[in-house]
Amino acid sequence: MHNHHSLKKEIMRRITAGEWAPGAVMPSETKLAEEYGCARTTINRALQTLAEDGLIERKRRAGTRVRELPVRQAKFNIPLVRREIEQTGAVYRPHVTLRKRLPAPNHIAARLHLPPDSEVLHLHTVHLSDGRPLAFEDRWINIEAAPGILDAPFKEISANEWLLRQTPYSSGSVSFSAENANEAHASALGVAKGAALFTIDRTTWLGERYITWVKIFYRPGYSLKSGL
Amino acid sequence: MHNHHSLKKEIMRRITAGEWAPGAVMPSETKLAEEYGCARTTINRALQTLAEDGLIERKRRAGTRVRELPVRQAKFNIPLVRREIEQTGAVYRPHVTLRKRLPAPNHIAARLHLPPDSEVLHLHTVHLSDGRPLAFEDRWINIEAAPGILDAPFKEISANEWLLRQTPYSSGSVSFSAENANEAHASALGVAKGAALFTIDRTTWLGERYITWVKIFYRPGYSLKSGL
DNA sequence: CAGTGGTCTAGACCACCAG
DNA sequence: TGGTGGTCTAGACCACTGA
Repeated sequence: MHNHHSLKKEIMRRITAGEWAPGAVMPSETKLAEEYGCARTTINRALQTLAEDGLIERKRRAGTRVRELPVRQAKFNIPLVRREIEQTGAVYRPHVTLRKRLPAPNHIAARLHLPPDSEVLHLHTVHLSDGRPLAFEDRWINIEAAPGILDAPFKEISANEWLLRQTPYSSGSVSFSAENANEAHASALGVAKGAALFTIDRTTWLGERYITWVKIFYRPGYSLKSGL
Repeated sequence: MHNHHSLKKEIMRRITAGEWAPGAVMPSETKLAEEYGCARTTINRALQTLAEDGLIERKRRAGTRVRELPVRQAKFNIPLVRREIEQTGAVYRPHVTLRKRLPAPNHIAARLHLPPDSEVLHLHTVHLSDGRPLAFEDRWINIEAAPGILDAPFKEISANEWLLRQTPYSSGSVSFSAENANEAHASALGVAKGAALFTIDRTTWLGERYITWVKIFYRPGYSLKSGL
């Protein structure tokens, strides 16, 4: 019982058992280390992960407190559509229905922080699972940030995956939402107009340079799961 | 430059700069420690957080590798509706439109792992932001797991918050989805039937005991944001 | 079986900040 | 200003597993 994983569990048990009231100060690292007969470093490690998990709050000098209302967090793996599909045992195929090089419309230039009329690549892709559409993707790519994209075939790998391979370690922002299918979505996905589609909206950049903005519309019934 | 935060950044820089190809083995902890002139422990800490972030993959004996396709993760704070609303400066009020104690229907008993016909509390709540509906909540509560719930007023705090205060340190599972508004949703939220609603579906338990299952339907236009 | 990462320890110094 | 958490160090042992 002297490794930080089991100590974490043990301390979590004491918290959930109500040993320290929400908002109350817990014993200091030094005291817990004495109590468990281990090094302070080990306690420190356990408490740090508990703090990351949102169960406790720590401040120098003020000590460690049990959070009044623990922060509820969920970690999601932002899905790579190909993987999602192949994990079900189905065959993945991307089907590009639009591929157009054009000067960026204003709303796209703004999103990608580009000067007006920079060239972008606009793509529509339907992601097929055993030939059946799972998701429709509307993507805008900053050509300057990914020049090779113009020659990519997208027969087996999608634009997303192509970009991921080119600039694997970019950062981004994500948001989830719901939208009614318009004509285009409906025909791409083979569903009725107005159907509720789960959407993932994502902007990606590397350093100062914006790479792509994409919105993915999932077939009705899709859900994204996570642990809490 | 000898603390694990800056070391993490520095190593991340080298990864994103392409110093080690995706899939390639990175130098061992010992070598990096020599190179940076610090203790192996410090390098270890930095690499462990990089592994948590999904940028690298580590195996004993096999060493540390740069991930081919980094895992894209997003951490979301599962919103407490009251906080969401109050953060916008609006006044929060929950409005309970249904509150019924009954034997659990089969699909609820199954979800909450209850013996058939256990008593549950069924609640419908509309979450109001300055009097305007933001979300509709359909909740089932295992009465045995939260007996005091029967007397709770829910005038100012919602059932969710009440439960959170009673059993703050429970765990759970979450999933996100989209649904078309049915009659009930539509009238509760004051939107057209068929509107696309973003939904959060959550099951909560403490140890072996299931506490509640809830589904929240957000007004059209709502989106849940996160960093990547 | 040898080298990797995982972890613990004891001691140390420091930054912070409530009393 | 003293006690808290944050971190580093050097050394140690262990678990795992690929060559």
